[in-house]
Amino acid sequence: MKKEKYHHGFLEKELIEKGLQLLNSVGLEAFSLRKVAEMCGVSHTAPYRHFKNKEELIYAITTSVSDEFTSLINEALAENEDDYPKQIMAVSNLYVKFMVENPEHFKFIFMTDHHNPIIMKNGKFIKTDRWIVSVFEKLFIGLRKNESISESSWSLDALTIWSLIHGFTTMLVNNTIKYEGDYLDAVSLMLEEKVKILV
Amino acid sequence: MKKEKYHHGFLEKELIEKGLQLLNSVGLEAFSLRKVAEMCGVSHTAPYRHFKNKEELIYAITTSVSDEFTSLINEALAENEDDYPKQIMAVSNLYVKFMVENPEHFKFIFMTDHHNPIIMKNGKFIKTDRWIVSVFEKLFIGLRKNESISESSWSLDALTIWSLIHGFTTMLVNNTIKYEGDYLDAVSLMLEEKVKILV
DNA sequence: CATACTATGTTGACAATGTAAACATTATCT
DNA sequence: AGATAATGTTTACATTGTCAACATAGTATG
Repeated sequence: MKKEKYHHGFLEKELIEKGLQLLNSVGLEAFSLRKVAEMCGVSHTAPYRHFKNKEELIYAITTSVSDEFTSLINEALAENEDDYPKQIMAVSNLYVKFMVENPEHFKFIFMTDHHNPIIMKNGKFIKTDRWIVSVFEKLFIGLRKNESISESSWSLDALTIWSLIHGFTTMLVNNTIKYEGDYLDAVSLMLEEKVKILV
Repeated sequence: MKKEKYHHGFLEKELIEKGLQLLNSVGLEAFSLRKVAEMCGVSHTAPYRHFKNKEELIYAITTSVSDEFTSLINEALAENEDDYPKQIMAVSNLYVKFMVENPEHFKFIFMTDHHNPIIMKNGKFIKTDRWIVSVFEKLFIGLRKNESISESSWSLDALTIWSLIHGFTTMLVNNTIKYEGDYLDAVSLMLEEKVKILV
């Protein structure tokens, strides 16, 4: 009742959608190109017309998820405009929460080897075209705007806060530690003094 | 010239050794049971006499690597006995260095989903039998011994420091950021104030 | 020592998977 | 309308994890 069209029409988009769906249900290890193809009702090699190989599809899914995350970050920033400490706290909370609630997304975003790392040189960040940079920049825009802080000083603070948040997130997602109670409380507590001093 | 014995003798140990070797050369994704078997000069199903499946072999390798890491930690602690701030710095440096220099080990130790997470409840750590706990305990033994600090307070500090170190490590290993220069300098800078205050 | 049992290896088979090549169908552009 | 590019399909193959059936060697028990 379905094979009405030889050409699918939106296969590329559907591969990404269904791919993400599959990921979330079976995990990265059991993810398979053929299954995604089946979910889209096409032959198992059809995806090769849109993606060079499995890795490329995964990369496309990563990008899609990253965009979603970026939107959320922007919202959080907008809701706390001009209150930099609040922004840092809000984005940090969002960072942890999003990844904990979407562990497969997390793996996509961070576990896969990435091409353009953020570069830190002589204590300062150097812009690259990587997606994460935009998140990072927004997160610490408050630090940068405080002109009483030198660039290499706020860069170090930024690195510290980000490392802290990222580490806590990673350990929660990978089940290295289990935090009983609201893990966002822990985030607040850990950041509190640092943020207070900073801005 | 090799097939002298039907029974290998040390197959279990050699599977772990050669497995680790393979890991380090081709990475976790391309790791295959059959290749490991071949490297040991046995048939492709021989490993099944020693490990239930691929995952079990990987787990065994993890354990082996973890032990190696633990030994190094113990050394670092011994070298700085009774100087708790120095211990924390030394172990932190070791933590980052070991993982950056052995990225595949890192993936084994932390990326694979783990069974017994460290549990943090009501601001305190609860002991489980997981390997990482012993590292963790040693790392923060100095904090615990300082009786002017309450348990939930040093627990939070411990969580903060560990998150920071782990996050920085993770980002370096996954190429999320690239630190030009000696990344251990960054570790020192980030921890400096925290450690100074603490102990 | 002979026999049975257990541990350890091997062969052969199978299904799932990624991917390439050859071919089919449809869209698009002149 | 006919050529060309885009998009799908079928077939084929190599790798892989895993199972079942069988082979061999060590060990224990009579």
